[in-house]
Amino acid sequence: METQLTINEVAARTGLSAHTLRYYERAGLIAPVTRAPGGQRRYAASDLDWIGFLLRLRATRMSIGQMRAFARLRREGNATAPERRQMLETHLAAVESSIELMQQSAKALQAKIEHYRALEGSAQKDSNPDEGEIHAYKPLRKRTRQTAGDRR
Amino acid sequence: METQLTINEVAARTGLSAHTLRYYERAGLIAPVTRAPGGQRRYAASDLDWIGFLLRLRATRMSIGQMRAFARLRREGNATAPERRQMLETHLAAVESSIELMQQSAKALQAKIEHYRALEGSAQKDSNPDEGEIHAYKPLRKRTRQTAGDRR
DNA sequence: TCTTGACTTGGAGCGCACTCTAACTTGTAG
DNA sequence: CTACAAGTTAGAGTGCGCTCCAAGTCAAGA
Repeated sequence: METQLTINEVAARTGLSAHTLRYYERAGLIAPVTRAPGGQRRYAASDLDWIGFLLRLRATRMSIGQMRAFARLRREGNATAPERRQMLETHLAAVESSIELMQQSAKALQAKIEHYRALEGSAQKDSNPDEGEIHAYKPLRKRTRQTAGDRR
Repeated sequence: METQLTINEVAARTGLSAHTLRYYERAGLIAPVTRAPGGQRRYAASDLDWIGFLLRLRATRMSIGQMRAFARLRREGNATAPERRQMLETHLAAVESSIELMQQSAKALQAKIEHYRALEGSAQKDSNPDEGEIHAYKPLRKRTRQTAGDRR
């Protein structure tokens, strides 16, 4: 009944590499996994659940350091639940504002795309300030070592 | 009329450091900025617009490499507009799916927080599998160099 | 003239999150 | 017994996006 997956099976299921799974364990994100007689890791279903949760944290860009802190609290037992909740709340607030920023930026990109579409629709014009201005850019000269003298 | 800002003024307005502004120029994200007689950078309003756009790309996690490619196309003139539009469309699609993933994950975190709240509401119980399981973790032993022999 | 402060450069260094290497052990099949 | 696949470890290496440093230039003020 204990599912007992090998590291490569877990890798396949989670999308993490075996390397990364070992790294997460070393880093303290995953508690030492039970071993087969030969020393090989055998992951239980509960390990998979936890890894799934870590993947949520990663998807929301929580740092390894913070995940480690969270994992440590979890290992310390239920008494730390309030602290963990606090961590998640703080993190979630950051995530939500980051999502909002991304959405605003995505909207701006969408507008820019529309702008390009309009531009293409009306044949090619030769002078268009586009974003900011293009016109007068020199060919991006290679910045030829010089210390004032030929400069001013 | 040309606004002519110094690097530190631009840093203040954009939130980037002067270091980073120079780095972006070296990296080809920003075309060589016009210089005051002494060699100091003087940014025009159009530079600020472009930097603003770069910040949108950064906020949506476009890599420096891709931004450089986009900036290069832009310097090549209006003929590259379709290619740039294509880049933005591809990027935007990735951004939107990444936003969706973040939202799903945020929702899962929110659920976890509710779970903690419920848990706290009902005093402290001593056995709760929480996420995955806690129970049988050993004190995270220090993994004492050994090559089979004391192992099996 | 001397100092101060804001800038310049090339290049080194840093923190993060992996990613890989080398050498080794173990279990299974032929 | 041999060969091979699949795992193990400590530690080195990588790519990214900055971030900082040392040494120098320049303009303005005392």
